[in-house]
Amino acid sequence: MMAEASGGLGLGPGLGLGLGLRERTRRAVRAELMTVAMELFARKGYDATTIEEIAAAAGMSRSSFFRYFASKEDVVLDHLDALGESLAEALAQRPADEDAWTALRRAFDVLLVCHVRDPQGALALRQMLDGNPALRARNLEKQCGWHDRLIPHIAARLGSAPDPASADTGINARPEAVIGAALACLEAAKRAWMAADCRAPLDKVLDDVMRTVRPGAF
Amino acid sequence: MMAEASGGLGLGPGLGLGLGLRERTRRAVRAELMTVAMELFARKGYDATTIEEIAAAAGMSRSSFFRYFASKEDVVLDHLDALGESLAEALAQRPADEDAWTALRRAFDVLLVCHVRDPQGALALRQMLDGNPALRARNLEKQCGWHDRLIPHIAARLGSAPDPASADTGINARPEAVIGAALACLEAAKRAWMAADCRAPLDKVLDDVMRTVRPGAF
DNA sequence: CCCAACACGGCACTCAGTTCCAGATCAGGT
DNA sequence: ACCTGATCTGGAACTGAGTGCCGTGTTGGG
Repeated sequence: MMAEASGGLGLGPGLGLGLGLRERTRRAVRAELMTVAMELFARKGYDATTIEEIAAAAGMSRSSFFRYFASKEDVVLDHLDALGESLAEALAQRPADEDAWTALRRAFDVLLVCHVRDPQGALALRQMLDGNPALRARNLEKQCGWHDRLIPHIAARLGSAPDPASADTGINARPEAVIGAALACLEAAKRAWMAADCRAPLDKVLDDVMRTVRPGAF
Repeated sequence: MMAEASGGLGLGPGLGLGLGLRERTRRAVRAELMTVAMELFARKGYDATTIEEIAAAAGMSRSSFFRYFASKEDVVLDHLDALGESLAEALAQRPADEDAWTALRRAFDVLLVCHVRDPQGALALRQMLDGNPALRARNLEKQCGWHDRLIPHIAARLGSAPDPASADTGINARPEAVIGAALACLEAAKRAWMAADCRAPLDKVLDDVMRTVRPGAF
């Protein structure tokens, strides 16, 4: 029974590098679980798919599922953390003399490639997210997590602005606001792109939107 | 037992106007339920408070609770719908010649009064929201609901912009992006204000932030 | 080669949320 | 004053998410 659990996962040898075997298999199981779950979600819908079914389809018990994901939502949203990480990284590697707004726009390119590479998949994922209130909400929350990781980079680019309100309180909300505005542009572009069935190139829509909203201070 | 349920609510006569008695009591029960729940949440924490306890404290059964609120989260977040409504209303009543950004800033005043009137309460609510991931997520989602209700007003103010991307696809993401940016400013200001223990006047922080992020197009 | 660390299944539990039911209540018209 | 249908009520039974625990089997790595 145990042999079936690990054997059914079909994890090939030769993948993974410096990490111990234990960690490697762990990641492989996670990936397998995500794949299987996504298939079920696509076929039956998110709500109609139980964790029991996902676990069974992956050849493991319900208990074990929770050793890999803390919640059902995480199976869908986990990869967003990695996306946020790469976004922060992309932003960090923009030239130092670039203004904050342009740097953000260019960093967003990292996210756009997913939509360009697999528009149908991105669309399907998006529709699934929109279909479930809790899922949609958590998705938004994850994006706010991106927010926080970008703050230091943007704060550095904005310089120590002469903020009248911050002078006496230490408050500086500007970086957060700029990032939030940029993310709002990204979100608006994605929604519009989706509403139009991916007809227009997403990067062009984003370009237009961010040109319109670009803060006058830059 | 039944008499106890309705009698324990302490709803006095003379409140409510054109609505039928049925609807009046319904609203009173909802309000009572919210008050009682908030007290329990403040005392024991959101997660540690069960629906059973809330219902009992309000003199009714668990079943009846669900006739007034679809979920535990709604007890906390329900009032946000009303807030969004008043925000849209405030925006609609701004002078027609005012630019979109300024109109949004002024409309936000409707929301700020809550924080000015009861900073401690707003702070406590905020901290409770931040303490629970699901709650925080749903809160964000509600604010996105505001988003949609503001779109028509802002679209009108922006005018039929010559959007190169919209020419061939009908896409116009600009209003959404502008609203999103403004809401991001509001959020950033609130967070900064909270992080600083309400030391700086919130409206001043918001003024500064929205001046910084104000799109150059206006 | 061994053993501590880990993964596993299974069980029992709490709680949110849904769906039924039968009985009590009440507004409004006769 | 008395129906009557709509509405509200508590209660019971159910599903599914998420948690905690335990005994057992497996294996990576020293």
